[in-house]
Amino acid sequence: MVKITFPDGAVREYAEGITAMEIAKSISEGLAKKVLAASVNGNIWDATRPISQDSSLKLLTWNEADGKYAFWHSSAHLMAEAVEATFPGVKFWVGPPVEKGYGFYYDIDLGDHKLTEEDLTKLEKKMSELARQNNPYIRKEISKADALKYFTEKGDEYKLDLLQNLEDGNITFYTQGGFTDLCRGPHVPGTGVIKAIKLTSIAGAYWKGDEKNKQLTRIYGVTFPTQKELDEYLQMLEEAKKRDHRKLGKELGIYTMDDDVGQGLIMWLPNGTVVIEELEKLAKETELKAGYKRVVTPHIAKESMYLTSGHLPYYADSMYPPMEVDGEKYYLKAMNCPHHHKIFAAEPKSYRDLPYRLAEYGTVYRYEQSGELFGLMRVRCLHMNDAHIYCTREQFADEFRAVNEMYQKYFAIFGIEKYVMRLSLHSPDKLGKKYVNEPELWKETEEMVRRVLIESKIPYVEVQDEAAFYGPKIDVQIFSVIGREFTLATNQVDFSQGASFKLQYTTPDNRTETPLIIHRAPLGTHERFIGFLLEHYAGNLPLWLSPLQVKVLPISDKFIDYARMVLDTLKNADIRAEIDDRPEKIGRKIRDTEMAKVPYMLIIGEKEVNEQKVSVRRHRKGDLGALDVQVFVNQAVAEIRERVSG
RNA sequence: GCCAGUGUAGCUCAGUUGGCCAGAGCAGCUGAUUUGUAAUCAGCUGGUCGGGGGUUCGAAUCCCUCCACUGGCUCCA
Repeated sequence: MVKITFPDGAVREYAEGITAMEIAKSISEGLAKKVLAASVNGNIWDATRPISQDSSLKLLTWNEADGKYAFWHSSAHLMAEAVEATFPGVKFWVGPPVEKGYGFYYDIDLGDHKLTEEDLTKLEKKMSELARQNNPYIRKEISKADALKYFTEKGDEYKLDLLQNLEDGNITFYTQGGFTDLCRGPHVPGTGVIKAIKLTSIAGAYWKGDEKNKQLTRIYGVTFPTQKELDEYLQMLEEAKKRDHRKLGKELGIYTMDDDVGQGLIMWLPNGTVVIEELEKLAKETELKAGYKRVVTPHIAKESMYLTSGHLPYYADSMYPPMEVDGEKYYLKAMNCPHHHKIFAAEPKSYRDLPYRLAEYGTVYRYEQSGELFGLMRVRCLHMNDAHIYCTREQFADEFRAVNEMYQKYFAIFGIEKYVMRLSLHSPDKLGKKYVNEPELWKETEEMVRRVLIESKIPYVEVQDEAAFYGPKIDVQIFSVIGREFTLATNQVDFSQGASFKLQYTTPDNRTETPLIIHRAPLGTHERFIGFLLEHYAGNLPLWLSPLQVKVLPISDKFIDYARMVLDTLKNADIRAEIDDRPEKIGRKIRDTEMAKVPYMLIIGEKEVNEQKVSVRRHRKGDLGALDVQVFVNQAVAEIRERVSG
């Protein structure tokens, strides 16, 4: 007998070799139908796998993330079965659930066959057919020799490659219907639970994620236990598209692009420019208070500077090719730091000048691969909320902490809550290649940064091999509405460029030292930040950021004179306001203004003129009643000044 | 850069077994309407069907090529 402990603490005894599925059935048939997998002593298992010792047990259904994981993992096998049945002789790499998000994929070598959209429809049908057969997923432990034999006979070199890294005695096969795969599982009990199937896209994916390798065909799909859930999922995708920054950016007149201008080159329209200027105002106010000095630097520089900075060997692929002028090569700048270092070096510095903080909304150009460009989030000309802080080792922790506090302050203003702080570390095996070869400095500065994060009690995750070439960094990761991850903001340590540029300051005991440098961009770039904000606010920008803040809506032209007076009052209070003097009905004017997402509407008719008031309507909230003009102006000005969010 | 898909008016989209001057709604313009919290009515304007080349008596529709965008891969603020 084995003792099974349930999540509620109850303990029951069962015959040795009982399965989670049998236990579920003993509780209720209804429950058993929902069980997808089981957590046995914290390990995720097949519900049909025998339990041979005392265990804690949690039954996993669609409601648990691990249940979904098994469901989609099994769906990938089902898709593979359909692919193999349809295109015999294909070879399989791996087919996991999508890491963050919904569904699964499988990377497949289809030989000469080019997969089309029609094939997807065919495969969906085949999958449904196989699912209806409700074939069990059968787990089998297999020796490495037998596994090698199986895939050698099948001629699947990808699976043989996988097997090489696996230890004998630790290898399992799963078979459902006519398809057998090397897999550690777990899987759902049978294909019958997969009721709703949608294959979503075809993509190329380099084998092992290395662009030097062959590109396999990746098929993405998503499945659900019911058609209703699939429909809801597709509906959700439609909703997400509505708040895509590319759609909103067009609708709200934020930015445009043009074939003649070039890929990834954003032109900010008047509305977008207002948002930019408000963000810069915020940055300038904040940085002034924090002791930064502002500078302006050119957009190009000679090759020699980027050789000094060390960017050219590490970063050349991401820079526009140089132009030749007077026999010299000039590069469009891809970063502002070298220019700032030159400003630091322009005059001798003493320890009394430190920390020396230089800020610039710098325009930089990056030659991103064409396939990587994405709306405002990934572009080739960007405007960075950049600054460089030159400080002593003793000052470093305080400076780094102050930058983190600046982030927190900004994020509070924008109501940004969903993000991941990532401590990005180097990878020791890439020293001298991707990272400057200073093992000791890496160790020291990574520890410094980690300590600041711990002391500040900021939750974070550590990630290897994501550092800048000159030092570790903290990245703020956010997700676009379609689920793509981006670094919104960054705070970087640089222990390398100070020496490269021979930057020095005089110490109190009259020696010379090289400063540490902090690169920071808490508001990231205008492009990515505004792209993010549009999605974050679903286009409903807070009053202070709104290109048009107030629209005055006279009910008929009898009241236009008074409405124009109100408009002047608003403008004199530095409120961005317009009047809708078209001969339209008020319902129409309100509708148009609501759709333009203008925060406030002031409606003016006979009553308002007589009482010298305005009727206030708030976007998405409706009628707020009548107010004295001056009272409204005072409220609006306060809302703008305090940068009230939402 | 690679794999796949898409590209028709300012916007959203019809039009593909190749065939009369390429359509609709919204927007815009003109006129009428003078209006109380999400669409007043009528008329009109507007398109090298992404660019170029080819097949054909005839191409938005078929083929080639280039460009851009979209979904991924690689890469990154």
